[in-house]
This record gives sequence, C-alpha cells and structure tokens, in this order.
Amino acid sequence: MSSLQVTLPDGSVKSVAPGTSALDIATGISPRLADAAIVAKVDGQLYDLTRPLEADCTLQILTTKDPEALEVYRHSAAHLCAAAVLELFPETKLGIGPPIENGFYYDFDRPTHFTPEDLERIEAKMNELQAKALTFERRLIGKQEGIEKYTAMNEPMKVELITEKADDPFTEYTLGPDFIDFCRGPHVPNTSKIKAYKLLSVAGAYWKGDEKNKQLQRIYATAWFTKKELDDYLHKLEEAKKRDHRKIGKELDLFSIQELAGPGLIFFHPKGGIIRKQLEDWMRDAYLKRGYSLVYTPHVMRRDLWKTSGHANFYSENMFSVMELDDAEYQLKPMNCPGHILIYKDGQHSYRDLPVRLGELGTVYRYERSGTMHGLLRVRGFTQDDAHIFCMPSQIEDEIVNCLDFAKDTLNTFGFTQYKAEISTWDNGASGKYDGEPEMWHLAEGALRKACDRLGIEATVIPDEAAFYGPKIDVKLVDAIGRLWQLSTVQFDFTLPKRFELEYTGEDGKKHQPYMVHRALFGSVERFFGILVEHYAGAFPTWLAPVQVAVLPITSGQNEYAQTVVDKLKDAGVRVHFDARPEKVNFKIREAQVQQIPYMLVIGGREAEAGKVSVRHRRKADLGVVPFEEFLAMVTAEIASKATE
RNA sequence: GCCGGUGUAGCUCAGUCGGUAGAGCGGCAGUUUUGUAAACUGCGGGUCGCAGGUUCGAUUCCUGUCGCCGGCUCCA
Repeated sequence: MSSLQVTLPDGSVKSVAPGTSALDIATGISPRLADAAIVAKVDGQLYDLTRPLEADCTLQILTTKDPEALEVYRHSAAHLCAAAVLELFPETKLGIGPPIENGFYYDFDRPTHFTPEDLERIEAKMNELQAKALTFERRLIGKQEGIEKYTAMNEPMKVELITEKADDPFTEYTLGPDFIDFCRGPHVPNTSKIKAYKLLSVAGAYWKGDEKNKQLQRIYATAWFTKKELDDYLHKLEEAKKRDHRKIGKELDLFSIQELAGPGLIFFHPKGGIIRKQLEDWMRDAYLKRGYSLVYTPHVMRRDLWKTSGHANFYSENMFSVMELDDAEYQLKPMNCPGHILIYKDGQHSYRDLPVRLGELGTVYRYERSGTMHGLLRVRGFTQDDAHIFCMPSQIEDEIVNCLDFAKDTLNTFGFTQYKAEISTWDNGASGKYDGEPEMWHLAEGALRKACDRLGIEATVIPDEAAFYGPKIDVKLVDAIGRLWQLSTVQFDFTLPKRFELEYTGEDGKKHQPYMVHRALFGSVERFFGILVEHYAGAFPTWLAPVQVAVLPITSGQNEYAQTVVDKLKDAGVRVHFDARPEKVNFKIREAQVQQIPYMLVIGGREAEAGKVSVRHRRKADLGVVPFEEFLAMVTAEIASKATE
C-alpha cells in the first residue's frame, strides 16, 4: 500500500504509512508537542489523536492553547464524570453531557437524587479513574445494531438520540473496560490528560430542555487544562459571590424584597433611592437633550386597550390577572407602548412633526412564574426607561444612530467601556413566523446595519432571532469581572402601528403609516441598578454614592469646626454624613470604609485650627492634609464630572 | 410552574437523638476624648417562616404552605 501525504500547518509534507495516527506524527515531531496535544484537526475536521489516518490530508495538532481543544477536553471530562457515576450508581441512565462555558454538565436519570456527599464521592471516583489513564476508544457501529445494543443496555435516552440523530453507522466511545457512550467525539486519548476539574452542583433539568419532558438530574462541573486555571476560575466565582447585588444591597442598605409584599417587588431604601434618583435624573435630562418628550401614562388600563394592542392575546400569560371594576375590566400594564401610542393618536401628525419621540420611566408589571425571580435582575414590577419613536421611513436610519449613540453615552457614563451588539433578523422570513411587509423588514434591517457602521459598532447578526413584529439590535455590556449582561434594546415594531391605525399626513397630503421604534437603554432601572452594584462591588463612583463624604472629628473638641465643614459641603450639594459620636476615629473610619464612602475627612485639633481637613479616600487611603476649600473644590468637581474612577 | 436545597435575634451563624434556645457583630445604657479599618462594662432582644398533624409535651418528627438559594423553562 502506498504511503499517505500529510501536510502540516507549516507547509511541510510528511509521508507516513496508512494507519498512522496524529499522535504518532506529533511524537515524531517532538515529545513535548505530543504531550501538549489534545486533539487533531484533519482537513479541518476534529479527529481523535489516536484515530488512524487513512488518506492524504492536512493535519493540525491542537494543543492546550486552542479553544476548540478545550471543548473537546471538557467533553472528555464529562464522559469521565458519567463513567464515575455509573460505577457508583450502576442503575443510572445517561442523558447528554456537553461542554459548556467554563466546564461541562451531564444529565442523568435515576430514582434517587444526588446529594452533595454523592458529588464528593463521584469526584473522588473520577480522580481514581483519571489516575488509571483509561483510554478513550472510538468505534463504529451500525445504526440498527446500535439501537438494539443500547436498548439491551437499558439506556432509553441514548436509544432516542441514536434513533433521531445518529448516522449509519455511527460512532461510540468507550472509556476503559466498562464505559461506553453514543458520542460523535472526538476525545482526548486517555484520562491522564484530564487534569483539573471540579463538580459544582446538581440541578433539575428537563430532557431536551422541554418542560413537558421528564426532569433529569444535571451535574454541573468546571474543567480546565491546568490546576491554576481551575483555581483562577473558582476564585472568580468567589469574587462574583462577593459582588452579588443581593448581598451588597443588604450590607449597604440599598433595597429589600419583602415577603409580606410579595416576591419580585422591590423596595428601594433611602440609600438605594438616592442612587436610583441619580440614574433617573440623568436619563430624564438625556431624554430632553436628545429631543425626546417626557410623558407619563397610567399603570392600569382597560382590557380593551390590551385587546387592541394584542397583549391580551399573545402576552396574557405574562400579565397580572384582570380586575373587574364597575364599568369594565382593567389590567396592569406589562408594557408602555400602548400608552405612548394613545398619546400619539390623540391628535393629528404632519410629516413636519416627525419624528415624535415619547419617553417615560414607565413602571410595568409582569407575571413571572415563581422560581424565576432573582434579586433585582428578574422581578415582577420594574421600571423601563422606555421610549417610542414614530417616524417616516426616510428617518429610521438617523433615529437608530441616535438610539445607539444614546446607548453608548449611557454605558460610558456609568463606567462601562466594553459592550457587544447583536442584530436579530428575520432571515428573509424563512420561518414564516413574522408579521409585516418584506420591504419594511429589509429597510429596517438595513437601517440597523448602517447605523452600526456609521458609529463604528461591531455587531453580530443573529438570523431568525427577531421578534415576530420586527428586527432589533441588543447591546450587551461587559462588567468589571468580564461578565456579559443584556442591556439596551432597540426594536422595530411593524404590528402596533397597524393595529392602532397610526398615521401621519405626508408631503403628498395623503395618510401614511409611521414606522415605530421601541427602545430601552437601561432596559430596566432595577436591573441596571443591580448590574451597577455588581460592577462596582458597592463602591459607587462619587457622583452616585449615597454618602459622598464622611466627616469624622477625632474628639468632640472638633465638633464645632466639623459642623461648619459639614454645612459647607451640604450647601455645595454634597451628600455628607457627620459622625460626631464619641468613638475612636479608627472605629469611625472602619464604618465609613465598610459603607464604601468615597471620602473621609478626619478632623483633629490641628485641622480645626488651620481650617484644613485630613482627607482619606476609601481606596487610596490617606491623601494628606489640605485646606478645606481645596477639598471642596476637588470633590464638587469630581461629582460634576461624573468621574467613574 | 418543575427538581433539589434551605428558613433559629436587626445581620452572620451555632444548637436541640422531642422537655419552648445560644455566640459574635449590631442596638440601648454607662465609662472612655480617642490621629487613618473594630475601646471597655452592663442590659435588653427570638410564638426557631406560617398552618395543621403525631405526642403528656414540637423549634426539633410528619404533612401542607409561603419565602429564599442553585438550576431547568421563560425573560427587561
């Protein structure tokens, strides 16, 4: 038999005997490469390192530096987990076990539940199997034979998957002598490669993600190439826990959720209230600066309105139930759009008036299923910085540019420098679930893309992800520890103008239907507040901090001078806390630090005599003694500039 | 809504194999006048989430229910 020509990434060609594996070639190149190798890429397709090559090909050895290799690695770790589970709990049925961000999960079906102790045992068993360097072996099996085999193995979910998805023949992978799983692969050569993982939690998960199906037990785990990466990740989890807005919200007395009042309903305490006021004031001012009008609409409205808008039909399961009043049925608003539309409709519009931009910080109520609420991030009552723009087709591009520019401004103001944009399109209506004329979709989608181009925003296009009533662009922000949060959204709506028969008089004297754009930048004020808490870990920039300056006299002898300092700060509009308690200054400083107050003014006899203050910053510590007026000028300037540190 | 976990003082948590509970911090009172992250002493404070059941007796065991936590589904 003639030899195979294998082309390597550097262009060199190796001549090898048929049946040679990528691992053989790697070993031939260097033992270090063989050691770092995780998986191979043959003609662009992922291959097990040990799989024999059968034809001329290009070959790339993927090592721990490759993201694709990490996925394979995690997938192999998932198999290791499943093998450990089957050894300890042989009656368990296997679901699926894919790699995910940061690790993998594996779904199992078994009569009793995994306990935290079980997780420890499973992990210990994984370690045991790992140390044996069990090999992953790829096998081909005919589909019919496979179905019979997995039926005999009593693996009903695997049988279902094979029946639905498998090729004929399909691949399966063994791990050691006992474990076998239907799997596309590839895998690492053996378990000695799998070096750093940790089982994290068990959770219920529906088979195939459908809540009509049986609920399985999902083991979540994290897996990394090295112990260090694993430790870093676990450390990051700890860090995220420390930043949890529910924890900080309690520590800093920002907000609460009251059992007596109901879940998903937020109480802003005085300190949270001050911060929220900053967000809202900034947003309202920005509305006015950018040519929006501010409106207010009622919280309950007749059901007839929700029938006209369509919400009573397609959104009813998310709405609070109907209230029967004397004259009619009423319902709490789940969205602000119909209210704004009524304002638009209450009068005639000439093309000269457009665009009309109606903005509101509108509080909406949505029925969220119990078990879905989460602090401030997922609630039943929340306030949208919501606006609706009614405009002519010729105006939509500029309007989208304005919206996105506004979104960028919002992000920058609140200290976010990184973000991602996603355009959701109708994919030429292929799926048939969309409303509106094709030309409207094309025009709107074009406007979204062009607006991004004009602003230099890089946007990913997600086909067939649009709402049925129009395409949209979502902006997601990246926070201080690299997490992604859904924030702003700008959406076209082709349905509501039609349902409400909106119109304007055009240059031609005829009636036309305006385009409608729905947009929210914070998204929800509550959620944005929660994101801010986590982003800053409670250490809000001075302009947002509930208390901006703490004045701390060392003894009561300085109280009088300290009071004048406090008064001048208050006069300048600075939020100041005067701690005149007869406590040690160390104690007062500690309290101010714990409360993340940006500035502490320590005032002793020396400062009082000289009209100075000793400035301590919560992060930079002691900044030294300065004349009070100098500090006042500095802090008021910092506040006015909305510096985010 | 579903699966699992959980609920003890304002907060963080311990405890009771069934005999109505304890610490630290915080609060209050007094003492301490203090120089850049916790002074000292004393005193209060809990129908052990709620409702039933078992029991002579339940915070503890059982059932139901509500909230919270981790997920699933859904989503701003």
